[in-house]
Amino acid sequence: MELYPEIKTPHIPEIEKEIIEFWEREKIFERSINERPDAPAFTFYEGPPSANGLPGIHHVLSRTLKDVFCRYKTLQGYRVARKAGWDTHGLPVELQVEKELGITKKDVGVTISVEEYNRKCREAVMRFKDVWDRLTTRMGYWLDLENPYVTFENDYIESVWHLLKRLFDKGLLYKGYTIQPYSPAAGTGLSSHELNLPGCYKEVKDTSVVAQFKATGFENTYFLAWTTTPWTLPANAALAVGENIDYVFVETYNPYTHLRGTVVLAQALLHKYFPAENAALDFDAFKAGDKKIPFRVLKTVKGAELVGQRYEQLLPYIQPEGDAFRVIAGDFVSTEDGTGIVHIAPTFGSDDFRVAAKNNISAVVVTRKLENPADAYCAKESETLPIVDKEGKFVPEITDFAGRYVKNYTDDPDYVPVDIDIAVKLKQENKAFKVEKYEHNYPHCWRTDKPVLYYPLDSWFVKTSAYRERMAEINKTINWKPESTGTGRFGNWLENVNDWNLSRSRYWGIPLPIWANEAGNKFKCIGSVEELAKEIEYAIQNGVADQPFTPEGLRSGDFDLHRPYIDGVKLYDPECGVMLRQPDLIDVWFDSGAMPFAQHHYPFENQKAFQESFPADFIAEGVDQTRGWFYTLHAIAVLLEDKPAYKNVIANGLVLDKDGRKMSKRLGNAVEPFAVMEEWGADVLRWYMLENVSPWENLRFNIDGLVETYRKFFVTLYNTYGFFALYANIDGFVVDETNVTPVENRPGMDRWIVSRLQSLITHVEREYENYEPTRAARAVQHFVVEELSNWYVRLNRRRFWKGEMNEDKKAAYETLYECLTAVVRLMSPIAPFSSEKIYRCLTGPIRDRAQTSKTLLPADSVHLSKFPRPEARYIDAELDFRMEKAQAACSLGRSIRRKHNIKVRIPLQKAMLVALDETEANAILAEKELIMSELNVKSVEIIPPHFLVKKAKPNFKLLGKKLGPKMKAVQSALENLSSDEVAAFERDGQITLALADGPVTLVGEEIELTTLEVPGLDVAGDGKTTVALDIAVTEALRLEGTARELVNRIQNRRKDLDFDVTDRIRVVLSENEAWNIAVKAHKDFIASEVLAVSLELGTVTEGAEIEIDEAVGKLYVERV
RNA sequence: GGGCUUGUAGCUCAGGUGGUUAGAGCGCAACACUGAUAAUGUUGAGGUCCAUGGUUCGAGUCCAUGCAGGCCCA
Repeated sequence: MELYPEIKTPHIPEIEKEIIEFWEREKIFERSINERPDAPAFTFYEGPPSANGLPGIHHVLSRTLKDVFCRYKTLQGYRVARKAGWDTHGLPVELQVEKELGITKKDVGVTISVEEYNRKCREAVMRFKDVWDRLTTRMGYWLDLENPYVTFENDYIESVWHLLKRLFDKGLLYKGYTIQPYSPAAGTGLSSHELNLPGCYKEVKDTSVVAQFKATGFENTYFLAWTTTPWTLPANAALAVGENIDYVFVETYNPYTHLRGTVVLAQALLHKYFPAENAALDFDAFKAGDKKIPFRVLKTVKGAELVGQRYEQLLPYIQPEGDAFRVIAGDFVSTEDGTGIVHIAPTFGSDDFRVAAKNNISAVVVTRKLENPADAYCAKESETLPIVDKEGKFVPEITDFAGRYVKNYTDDPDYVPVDIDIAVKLKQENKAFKVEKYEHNYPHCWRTDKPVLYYPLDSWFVKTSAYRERMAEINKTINWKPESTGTGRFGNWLENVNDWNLSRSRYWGIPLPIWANEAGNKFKCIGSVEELAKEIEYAIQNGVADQPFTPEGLRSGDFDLHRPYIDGVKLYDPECGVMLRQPDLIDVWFDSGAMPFAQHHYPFENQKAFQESFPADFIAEGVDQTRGWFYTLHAIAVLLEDKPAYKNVIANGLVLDKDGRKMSKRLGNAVEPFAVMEEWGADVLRWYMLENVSPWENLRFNIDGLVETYRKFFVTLYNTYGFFALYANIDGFVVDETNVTPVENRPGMDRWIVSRLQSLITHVEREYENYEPTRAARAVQHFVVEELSNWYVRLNRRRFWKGEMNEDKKAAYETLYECLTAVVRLMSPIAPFSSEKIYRCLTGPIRDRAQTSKTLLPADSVHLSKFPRPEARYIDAELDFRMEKAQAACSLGRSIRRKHNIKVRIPLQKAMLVALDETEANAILAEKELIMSELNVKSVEIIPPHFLVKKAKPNFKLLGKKLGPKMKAVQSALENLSSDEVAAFERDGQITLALADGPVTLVGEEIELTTLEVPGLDVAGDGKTTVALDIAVTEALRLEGTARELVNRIQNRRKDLDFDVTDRIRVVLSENEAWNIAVKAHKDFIASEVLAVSLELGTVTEGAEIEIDEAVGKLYVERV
């Protein structure tokens, strides 16, 4: 009867599919949560992916991590609910839709209605949901996919509104006009954490210009100011200098126009533009085209003296209304690069904006009548705009460059950088002093890959800066893995955090629930659908009709809170009359950061569920989320709840290709997760990714390494199970929990592996608790491969296959069974499929009984079982030491055999082991049998210590402090001691060394006696263990060796003929003087080894060729 | 330019609080083993522990500076 299914050379993907079916059929995941309503909760938050792109291999890494700790905590008895979620709003979706429709942002509301546009977005966003769900299922990531939270649903939006309203009521939402990163290609401002997304900063080459601004207070004199954005020069309104910086007036020629004049720049930067040797040149000898331009420093002044000087507008396209074109003081001015004079364009830089406002400098702007008042932030007729419009084009007033993009925003292949044309114009007009290419890092929009502009925008902000310290303080209570991400990357960022810009001027997202009066100075924030209904009711009562929603409709659930509907809602205020909605959407990062609240539709429903699940015990995402989701969760939680949002967090690293390069579609080095799982299995992938490097390090994904994991770990594990199954089936072994051999009554080998197992359980539990999955995986793998398989099973094979069932055999089965059932539970969080498979195979025969008697392993699934409890009383340090000693002895003994070329099949007379004391001697003798069989020797003897030659070494740790500089002299003195002197020390326990600078007395443990030799014997040692072998091969030993060779050949033949392990055979062997005597002498031995009923020497006509030490013959084997 | 991080064998990685001869697996080579065989054992080759300075009797380990890679920011 097959109690335990046999699994030959496991094809893991097939097994996994069978397990997935089993889980679904038996609802194992649901049961792991629902069957323990009273268990303590362990809360996990799923960071919502966006389903409008395909999942990659890096998603498998972070999702494996998430899964591991949820499964682990489940084994520890916790109730681990985990809700899936979808991030559905935002720019990626909008851009994808625009691309598919072949439109841009400015077409929305023109060629396509907002309604239609948003419907397309809603469709597009879940496009790959199926693929994501398939990945989740296939990789064994347990998550409640049936009831996910979805950020575009009304309930979710309502919860977000509630949070916004709470912020508003606390005075933490405000409207401001600032210079912000803005993406013309995407048509929206970007938050600072969006600029922190990977790959945003790129090395680019721009045209930089040192422009000449003609001073009005000096004769023929120009201020030099440097910029890497020449397109901002038409907006120049001021020049900034450092008050304490020294500036020089330099007479020279312009390199382009060759006109003579005086230029002003920082003294520290003089020689960047004027090589010192040119000071000697003759002014009169200069002619146009000369490479070397003469110069002469006329005077030096402090920056403070320049403040207040005026200059002519550089590019006078537009006249500002107020005062401009002055030299002002700026604290940010340095002499690191440029000229020490900074060009100020108030509309295109945040420093510029600030310093201009402070000095009452007017910006260069144009005024426009508003065509579409709905696009304004409040009802008004006109607005001022910078000289570049929101698409990134110069306004018509900049006549020479009107309509030209300041950067290549449209992927036009013929795009000519406007910067270059501006530079040319400046050169011609004697307004440029130097033009060159300049390479620098510049931020780019994360979706469009286009350079960002700094641009003036009206926006709503969350006043996160007010909570800087509190956020940093609360962050200290969070357990970060790795710690440095929490203290460094995240902690440093919190300490310098700026206000969070919430506004996005797009269409597909959560609308900002704020309404404003016409003057734009009174606001109302709506915090729920019911509140909205009431306000609409109130507005209608006051004559504000024409509403997109009716109060009844809102209360019955028939509505959509998105644009464009919400835009039409008009509220009423008794003092200011009609209020219109602020047209902004909110930053999508707020959506996901709100998920602890909004996933439960808190506070409108599930108040208890929220309370119980906040803050989360654990979250995990990629390190790129540090300033993304990790931050937004933290900010919202601290501002509103004064608590962390999560207690433990793993920030995992990147998945790179095998050469350490980033994976990308362009390089073609991306690894397709489904393909890997189809070929090798999800378990192998999961195990490989976690076992290889700690998750927070970057993983170099190498398929060879993954294959190694399969062969090394998984095949070994399945083989070990297979070995158990093979013999347990033959013997009909079923563990009987009422009659298990007590561990203390089992043989040493069993007690040893049980002892190792207890240490393993303790170790693995500790590592999981510390969120160190890599250490846990490595510990399990080492135990399975080295200790269980290569040592315990290999050495105990005979106990399983020899003879009838007896106490010893039973103990062996029980021991191996215990090890396997424990191992599968330890590894199940990481490798949920194979552990399940083996668990089910092992526990199948006892499950019914176990469930009735509620004893040993009743669970239907390894994931419903309990994490093993370590039994400290079975940990036996002495036994561990004994086995370590024996392993070392066997290893060393084999190296001696190898040195003398004596095969292990030939028995040797004796092995001799050095024992330093009685404990060691006992340890060796206890494993005598093992050493004898492993080394194939007839006896094991102890060499007493007095036979040894010892060497003395200082104990550096002890003596270092005591001796200090004398250390070296003592070391060499000890090395030169004669063996008699060492022996004397051993006897007396002390020794006095005569050193050059006086005698030194050393006692006891200050000297270590180590290296050992045994005079007259061939020994091998590793420093701790020393072994000698008697290498004389006598005739009798040689015959035994030959007999073993024959056993080997006959066994091979049996196998070739596909005989069953238990088949009895008849053997005939051709005569040969190389083995005739051996056969006669060891007939019984050979016959019993190969299960032969007869063994004869004779003539063999049909049979297999065999060869032993160059003697050839024939072998006939048949089944009886 | 700043923050964080990594640099140890051809490859992937270990190496608490400094202690002498720096380890493992894979790969490579040779030999062996064989009722677990897509295994296993033994041996070997393979290292200026990124560099330079410093602290120390002693540095892969601590400090400083630099170089190179990665991530995040200005």
